[in-house]
Amino acid sequence: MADTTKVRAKNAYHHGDLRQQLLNATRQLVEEKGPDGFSVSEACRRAGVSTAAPYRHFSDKTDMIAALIVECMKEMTARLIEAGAAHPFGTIEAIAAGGIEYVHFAETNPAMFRLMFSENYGRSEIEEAGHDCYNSLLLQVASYLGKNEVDEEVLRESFPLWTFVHGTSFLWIDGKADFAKTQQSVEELVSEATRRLLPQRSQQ
Amino acid sequence: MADTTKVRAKNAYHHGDLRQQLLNATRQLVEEKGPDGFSVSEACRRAGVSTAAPYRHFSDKTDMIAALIVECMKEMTARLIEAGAAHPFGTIEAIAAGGIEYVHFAETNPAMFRLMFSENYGRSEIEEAGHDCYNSLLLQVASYLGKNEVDEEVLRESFPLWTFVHGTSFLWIDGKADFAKTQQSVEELVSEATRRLLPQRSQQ
DNA sequence: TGTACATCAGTGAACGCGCGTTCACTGATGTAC
DNA sequence: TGTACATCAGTGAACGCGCGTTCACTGATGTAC
Repeated sequence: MADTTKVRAKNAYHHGDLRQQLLNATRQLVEEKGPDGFSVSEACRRAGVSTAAPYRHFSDKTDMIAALIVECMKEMTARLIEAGAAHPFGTIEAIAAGGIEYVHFAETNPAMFRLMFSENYGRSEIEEAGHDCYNSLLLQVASYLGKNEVDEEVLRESFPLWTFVHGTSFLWIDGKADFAKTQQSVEELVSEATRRLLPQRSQQ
Repeated sequence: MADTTKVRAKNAYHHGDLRQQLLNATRQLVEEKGPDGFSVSEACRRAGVSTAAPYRHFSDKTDMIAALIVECMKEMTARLIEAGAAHPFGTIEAIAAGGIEYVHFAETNPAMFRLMFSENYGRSEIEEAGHDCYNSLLLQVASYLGKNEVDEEVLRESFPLWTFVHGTSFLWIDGKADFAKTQQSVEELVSEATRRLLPQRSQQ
């Protein structure tokens, strides 16, 4: 009994997890109210904490969003790598699977996806997280092209693939796919485009 | 003299152009401060008018942005058609030229471009303007495929092209092209992708 | 093990700010006779 | 052409609101002796 009370008190006061809880609340808020529907005050209300509390963990509002963006970027990277890993490394299937997962992430977190690509506030952490993410594609494409390093050709062949799934993501979450009356699924669309965009490989 | 004063007075009071001036001010504001940096108050300040004035022309803030989005959509459509018209109708060159112009529009009006594709507030006018725009591509692709109507195949072959230039636009205005270290120009990127994405045509 | 004290992570009240919108108003314009 | 009047398109003051941030504070925790 005494113990339980102690733990509760601990949780309520120095719960040590407020930073993460604020990020969670913010993320929830963003998804509910759109990329700009977020406010520090509302996030505090959701986390059950005074509006001054976040300033123990973040220097200001921008710092809070930036931290959230980095978190999502890392989550996305992990998902892309995992999706690609379901197929032999460096195959069209692996590359397409990453692209499909990219669109799925956007579908699942539309407002966060927009936020991630709206501004990076000049934050190097966000840029780094972005590079890590893109790198998962570059390595697959390098392997597909039979190279063991990322050279100019790898960069040139990879960018259109990114561009394509990025555009698909935005149009998809905008509801423009219905708009365009395409009957295809994301899977078909991305697989087919990946096949067409990549140069033929002489020998499988 | 008396005349000049009269004209000035007329301009200052019932100038009959306030609606357009407010849209211009808003557009300027959006480009300066980002898709959400816009406020009715600031637009009024720029147009040299009281904050109550807009309510003679728009029912509310949303109505104002929606009108602006429609205006930009139409401008974009005109530009795409014009760009395509520099080449024989229904050729890869015409299609690519439209795509390149799409990216150029985004480059020139990055914040408006984001706004145009962020939400349509359930406005049918915006959706219609969007359809008109997309239609300029559909007609070119139909012609490329040797058809005189927009059927399922035309839709299927067009959507990836839109997707691609849409993604290119976003990555470009995000500065992600430098990020991806591609040396290619928009022109090269879009032309090459258009060629790869479209099915080969048996006979020119 | 017990005590003193520094530090840490919250509270809650307050602030100034710019916003969207409303209101009663007023002066200019267009129209009917 | 002149006059009376309805309408139109503005003004400017005011409102309530939620926001981001600061402040002095307080209670819980960890540590040294």
